[in-house]
Amino acid sequence: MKKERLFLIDGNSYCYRAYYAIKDLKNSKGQPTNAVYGFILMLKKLLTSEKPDYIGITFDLKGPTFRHKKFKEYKIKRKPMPDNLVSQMPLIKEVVSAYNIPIFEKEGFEADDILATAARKMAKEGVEVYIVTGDKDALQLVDDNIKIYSTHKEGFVYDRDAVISRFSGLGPGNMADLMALSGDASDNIPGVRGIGEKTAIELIKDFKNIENLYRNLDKVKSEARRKMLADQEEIARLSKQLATVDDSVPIEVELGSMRLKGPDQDRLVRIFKDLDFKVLAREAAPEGPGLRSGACYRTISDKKGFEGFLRELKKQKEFVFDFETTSENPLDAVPVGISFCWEEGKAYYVALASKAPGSRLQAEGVESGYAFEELKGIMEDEKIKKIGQNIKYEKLILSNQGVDLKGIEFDTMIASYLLNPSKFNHNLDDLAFERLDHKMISADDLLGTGKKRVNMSEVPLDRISEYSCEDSDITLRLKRILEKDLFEKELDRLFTEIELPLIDVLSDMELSGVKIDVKLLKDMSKEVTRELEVIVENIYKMAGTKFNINSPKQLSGVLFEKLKLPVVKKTKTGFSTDVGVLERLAFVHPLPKELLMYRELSKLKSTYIDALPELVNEKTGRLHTSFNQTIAATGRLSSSKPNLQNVPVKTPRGREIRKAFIGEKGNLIVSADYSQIELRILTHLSKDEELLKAFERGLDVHTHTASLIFDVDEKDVTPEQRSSAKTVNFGIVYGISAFGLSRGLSIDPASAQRFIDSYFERYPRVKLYMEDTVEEARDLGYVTTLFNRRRYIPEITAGSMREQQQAERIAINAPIQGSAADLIKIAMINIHKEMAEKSFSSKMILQVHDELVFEVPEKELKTMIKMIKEKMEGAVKLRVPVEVSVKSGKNWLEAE
DNA sequence: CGTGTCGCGTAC
DNA sequence: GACGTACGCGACACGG
Repeated sequence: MKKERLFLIDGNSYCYRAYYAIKDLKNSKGQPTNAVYGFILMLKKLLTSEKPDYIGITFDLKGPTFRHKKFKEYKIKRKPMPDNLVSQMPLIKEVVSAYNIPIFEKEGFEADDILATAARKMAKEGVEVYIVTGDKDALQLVDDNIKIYSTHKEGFVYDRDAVISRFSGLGPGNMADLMALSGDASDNIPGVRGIGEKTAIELIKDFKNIENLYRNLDKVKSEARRKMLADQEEIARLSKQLATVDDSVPIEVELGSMRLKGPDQDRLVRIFKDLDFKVLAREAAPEGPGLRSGACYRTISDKKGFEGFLRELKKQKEFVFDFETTSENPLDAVPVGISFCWEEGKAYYVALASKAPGSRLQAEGVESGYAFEELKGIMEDEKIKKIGQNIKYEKLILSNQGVDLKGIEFDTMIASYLLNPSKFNHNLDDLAFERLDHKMISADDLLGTGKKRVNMSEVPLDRISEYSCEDSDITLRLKRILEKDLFEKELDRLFTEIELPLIDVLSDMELSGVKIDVKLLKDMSKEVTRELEVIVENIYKMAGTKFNINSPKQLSGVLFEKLKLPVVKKTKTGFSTDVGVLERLAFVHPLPKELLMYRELSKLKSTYIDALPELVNEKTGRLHTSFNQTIAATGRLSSSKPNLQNVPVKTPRGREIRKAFIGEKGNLIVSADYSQIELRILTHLSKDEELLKAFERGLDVHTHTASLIFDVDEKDVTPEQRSSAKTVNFGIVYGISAFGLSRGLSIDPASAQRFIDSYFERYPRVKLYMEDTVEEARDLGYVTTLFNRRRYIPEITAGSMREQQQAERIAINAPIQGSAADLIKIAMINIHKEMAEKSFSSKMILQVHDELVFEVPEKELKTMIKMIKEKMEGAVKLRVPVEVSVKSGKNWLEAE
């Protein structure tokens, strides 16, 4: 029978390795977690690949050992453990303990010696001992029952033969003498300077050990070598003492205690969550139904059952519902089923069916058209409150079925976002695990992944029912928790008065979409293709070779190696070839200019001209973006698929694309944008007299700033001065730094600093406001907007110097950008409401942070322009006037 | 062949 | 290493 195996881990060796293997990892509170993470990965790997029968870990405790005393005598300094590793040691031990692995440590004794003691004791008890370490000195312990499992060589096992072959014939018994001569940097053993491993091996082969060597020093042939040995005899003898492990540490080691048992799962999950190790936490959590056990989920798949269900549903004042559909894109989605929940642990799944030929729905279920007819009254009843996770999606699905969802009372995704807008995502899965310790059935399990992934309509009824009911059930449970949190953090008004009403606005905007002149874009594409062909040929000619111009790597090769142009800037992975670099290189070579033209045109082509027509919806013939309400950390919206918030405007060629954004026949495009909204908000927040004055008098704020910082009359401000002042004004809003401004203005940081100084001298309250905001962020850990939107910035106290500075800029920018977002959201809600009340045919179609775009029938133009301006300017009363300019035209370009 | 990261560029 | 916030393209490296 095979011997059972004991793995004894050199904890400190493991920690160091983990610490250096993984860079820059910290949790949301700013604690470094790289070593803990690496340690866990290594431990897990060992457990799964080796499946030990027994396991134990040793650690060094701080405090002097006999080696320390020796070191002190010889003034050999041991490098202290890095602070960022020291702080992680307790966490690592906590993890080990949660794994139910015994820790061996003893003050005054090193891990090496404890390992030696434990290994030899346990070997006698008849187990095969593996010492897991990267340290060489453990090799001396190798014998028939003790082996070294090297972390250095990724699991390589040193038995006696391996040692002998590695050290050209020397065995474990020679290791201390070997190290005494050749030294070992990682173990901090000095050795004899001038003697390396090769020489040391020779010497030990000849003389066996250093005691014998020194007795017979005259027999060493090389004179130089003899001298070195003689001069450093003391060091050599000390090194041997240091390299010899002590196997008589008075420590209790008992085999039984090391028998591997499973971890304490709950404790492990708690620790992992705390460290933000999401994947590890999920893995560690117990499998099984969790909250579903004891839950009662029912499937409704016939008319009779549905009627009974409806009678119950109609009695409810509020409920959660959730669609299962065939697509994530609501405009293409066919509803497959709906789950409902109004009592925790109890949910219903209504399977939808269709007998229509060509339908993707299964035959079993409630006829889809009939179901929506019956549900319409409930869904459109404002007094019956609806709860959901990303309920905008359900609203869009319903809208496709001719149902206008009303009475939205809660959205768990948005609630989670308001509670921490910096959080990476607000998925139901993650919320459930974080807030309820519950592992949801994963969509990947349900649908499969990759090529084998199937559609919701292909999932067996019992499985989709349980999956969907769980979603609704969990959503309801989360709602109860999140609403409490919102209230406690005074986010409830922002939630109910701004974010929830905005759902209706955004879903209408997404449904409307925007009409695109596809023909115009196709023609542009042909034209641009022709131009690009010419440019590409020119580039190849100038470069003297064909290459992939889109590849920064290949381009670097051409520019900096083939043509030997000067390197201006580096990136993490090589030489930068960005606009700034190419513009500078254009002075010394004609190729960069051609590259700039190539870049501009190919960007326009790939990102807009060719991409936009692809996304035009077949049914509506229009382009429907998604407005994401829970992405931007400041409270802004974002737009995706496609992103219509970054359509070019700055360059003439780019602007052309806006010509393709048109209205239906008889409709105009109206664009309304806030003038200097962020600077006005800064003025409002800071109450700076000079800025207040400038806005009250209706001055051009950039010109005014220029006159102040350049100390000239406003009428004498040159365009260059105004432009510089504009850059400074932008910089201020972004949380200015001399470095950043210097780049923006292409000047040196010292001159940029002088601009900043004179800016603050002229606008002293702005400076004060910034200082106060940063201080508040340090005190509270977060900053807020006009409407109490929060952004947490833990790095402002926990981060490194660089991170703290970054955090300060975030602290300054977030309230300004975020308040502007609050403001335009309010305007959107008010305009939307007015359009509904007055039955306008006009549609709000786009939002671009400080701009709203509408499609307006000609006959509504005048009233709409007036209304839009009023509502936008009047959204919030600030200490400064709010100005909006409204323009109209056949297309977005004309309306700019 | 799909997925994640990087460099880059577009907007406000 | 770079003044804030986003999204998305093409290239490329990586892991099956």
